[in-house]
Amino acid sequence: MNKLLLVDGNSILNRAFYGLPELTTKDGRHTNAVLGFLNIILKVIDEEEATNLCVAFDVKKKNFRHDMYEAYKGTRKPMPDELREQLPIIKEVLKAMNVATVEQEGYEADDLLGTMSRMGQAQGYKVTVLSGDRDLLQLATEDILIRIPKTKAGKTVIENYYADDVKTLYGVDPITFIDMKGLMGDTSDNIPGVPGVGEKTAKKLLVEYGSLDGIYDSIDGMKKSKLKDNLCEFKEQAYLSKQLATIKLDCQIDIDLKDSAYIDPFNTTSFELFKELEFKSLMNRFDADDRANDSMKMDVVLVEDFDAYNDLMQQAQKAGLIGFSYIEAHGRTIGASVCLDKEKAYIIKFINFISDNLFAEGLLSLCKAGHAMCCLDVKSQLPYVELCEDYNIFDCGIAAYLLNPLKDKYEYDDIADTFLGVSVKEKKELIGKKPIDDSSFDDKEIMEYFAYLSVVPAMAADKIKDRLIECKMDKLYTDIEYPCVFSLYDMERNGIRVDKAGLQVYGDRLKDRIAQITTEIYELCGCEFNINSTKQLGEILFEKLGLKSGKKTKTGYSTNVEVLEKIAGEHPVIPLILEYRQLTKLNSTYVEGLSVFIGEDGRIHGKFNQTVTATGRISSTEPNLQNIPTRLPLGREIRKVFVPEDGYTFLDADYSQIELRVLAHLSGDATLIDAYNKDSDIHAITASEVFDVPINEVDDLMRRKAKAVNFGIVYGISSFGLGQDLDISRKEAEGYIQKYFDTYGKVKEFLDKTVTDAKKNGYTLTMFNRRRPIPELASSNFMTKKFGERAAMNSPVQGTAADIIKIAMIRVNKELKNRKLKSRLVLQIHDELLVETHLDELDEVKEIMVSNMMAAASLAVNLIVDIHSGNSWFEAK
DNA sequence: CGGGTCACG
DNA sequence: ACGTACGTGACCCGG
Repeated sequence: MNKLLLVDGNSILNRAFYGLPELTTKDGRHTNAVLGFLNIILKVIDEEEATNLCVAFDVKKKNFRHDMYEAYKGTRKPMPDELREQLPIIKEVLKAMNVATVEQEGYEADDLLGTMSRMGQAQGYKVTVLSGDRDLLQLATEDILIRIPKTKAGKTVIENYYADDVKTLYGVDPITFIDMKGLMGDTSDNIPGVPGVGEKTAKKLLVEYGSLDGIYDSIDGMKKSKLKDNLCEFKEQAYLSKQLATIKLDCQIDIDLKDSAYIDPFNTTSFELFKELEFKSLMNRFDADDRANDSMKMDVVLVEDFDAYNDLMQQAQKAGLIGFSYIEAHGRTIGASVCLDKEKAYIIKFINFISDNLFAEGLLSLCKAGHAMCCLDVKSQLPYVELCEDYNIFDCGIAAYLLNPLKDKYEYDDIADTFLGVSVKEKKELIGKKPIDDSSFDDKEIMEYFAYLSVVPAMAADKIKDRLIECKMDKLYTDIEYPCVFSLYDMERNGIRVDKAGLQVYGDRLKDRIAQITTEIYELCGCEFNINSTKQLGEILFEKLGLKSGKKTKTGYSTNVEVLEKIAGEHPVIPLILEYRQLTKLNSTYVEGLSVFIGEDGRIHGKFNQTVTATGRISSTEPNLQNIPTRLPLGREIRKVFVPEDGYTFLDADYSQIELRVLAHLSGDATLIDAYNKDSDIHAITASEVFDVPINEVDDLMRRKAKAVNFGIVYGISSFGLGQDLDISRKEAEGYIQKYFDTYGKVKEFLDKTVTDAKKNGYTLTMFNRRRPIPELASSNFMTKKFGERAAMNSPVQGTAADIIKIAMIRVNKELKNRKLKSRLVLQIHDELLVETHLDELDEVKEIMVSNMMAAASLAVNLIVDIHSGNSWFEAK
């Protein structure tokens, strides 16, 4: 039996649009609705094994039927531009996929679907209708299935309705469902219905009287009530509403269902279109042959004998740009990939005569000769070959990050896609679960992967360089980002010493207390449960113990500190829960979490990532060494186990309020600049201005508030956010902000201009021309756009501060190395550098740190550095 | 694997 | 009408 799937085009497209986050092609066309649409219908086609498919669209505006009721039209929200522009795209996509579509002047999609569903059934099809609109439920019969996709906990589930299911859910059969809508109305569809009648009343009436006619036949016998009055008064409106809600089943449609056969949707035309629309996830639906035609034609040569290797290295000397990458297996190298010219890759297999050392020497001599080289992630190559920042090596990954810091990765397939416009198979697809070892050189797919490692950077490097120059980021790349690679590598290699035994003792202390309070919590709550489970905790606190919940969160009660602190006095268990939270956090994240990273050398060698943040900051992982506790005394104790090696001490230097100083510079606000140059307490000065009192009369509370305002400004202030932070009314917060901007007028001008420029350009810039694209600014969603505005205000400030500390870090590290000092850089925490300093070098290193940090940038205000020494990180901070 | 929570700047 | 401060990462729970 042939199966016909009828799709409500506008409604599914609409659902997909609001269900998926913003998605655009490289040239800025929105595609989220189209992609979501395809995902939904393909899922259903697969499930239904549909043989026939037809998508119905409204012509231009929706609801011709509703135009009959002039008084109620026109309140429908206009379609956002981001969705409107996707209508022609989905139609083009469907055409390319040979999918039948129907739209007809004078009819809504609903009417076309209704009519076709009956046509289909009459012609012997098994009919399914797919729509996001519950109105369509009236089309359900014993044989015709209505399917409605729903988002449940982030996942799309599809609800199925035959006539019986409609009856089960709504208590009325599909035909009566129309009467129900006539009574209830539907504001989103401009159907008025009868005032005062909602779902429950409508259902009750229809169960009792069977239909709208039935109700009015019996109306005289009803006892007097407001409901009866309304029914009488709005009788005409009820019938009109029913008429509006009725989907037509007898439209004159010029379609032959035979033309709806679903045949060959994944063809060369749709392939090209999907490629253009960047629908990567759908590409695997096309034949491997199609994709092969599109993939990069590579020539892969295995080099495994000495003569071939020598030939290669000879040729390399005459080559233009050389792309290279080591091939590693379990932390050691088993070979290398080299590209000297376009799509030709040489895969070197390291064997006795061709050792990794020999290759490293070869690479180094090419570098030393000033040869142009490139690769994807220079830092990952450094364990195997001693490259240095003086060589002419271009890091495509770092550069691609500068051009768009919002991507989640910068691997060869992403680079190929962005800069070469070709899609190449990603690592996972080529390798899967196969291990990388000596036998990999015999595996065609793994060899393809090896080849991309050098071919993609070699082919993309010049294009990426050109883009950097176009965007005026070449200097940022050369002076900051590229040298930064080597500083981060040094830090990773240096690592930081951790007193493992000390950490254990601290952990035991925590665990004792945790065990103690766990018992107490169980006793106070009268039962045992998992305190870590917010779900269980919420039920115990707010249901069993009946405490006031601050509701919140989509999954249940919120139990965060803010909520708990508000009710801390209400029940003795609350303070214990807060303490439990604090202790278990310290134990699991810091004691247990850190100890697994302590290496055989007694040090933690964390990773410092350069291509993660949107603003240009460094991120730290495995473990995160940038969020070691400091704010609370107990947590801060952990810093006592971060210790220097014998004969060394720590020097910790941090910038004083670098972000506010950057703001003073960028805005050029004379009042703020003067305040800083007077070298006084900026929060007190702000308080004095905002609260209009002499500086010596500023009290602690005023200072605290002013400090919050200063922070708020840097974060892209909102009165709500500030109010939240200070626990004051939105109105009061508004007043502070107003006063702040009255005082520092240029700051307001700067923030406004930043947002305006960002809206115009699509990105913000730091002092060193680092870009941060903010696509949210183009959103039609209010919240999303507001978020974009705050991000726009924050990015130049946070970003410029990030640039400055990078410069300082590079210079300090370089100076330590140039002077051949034993002291070494071990951590960077956004505005802070930690150097493990040899006791003999203390004064010299202190001078190096302070002078380089202060001189890293020349601003309208001084950069102030606080520096301390100590025999642990705890002491030095 | 996403959401909630919490550690840092 | 919308429902928040900016930037990160790790751990835990529960589907």
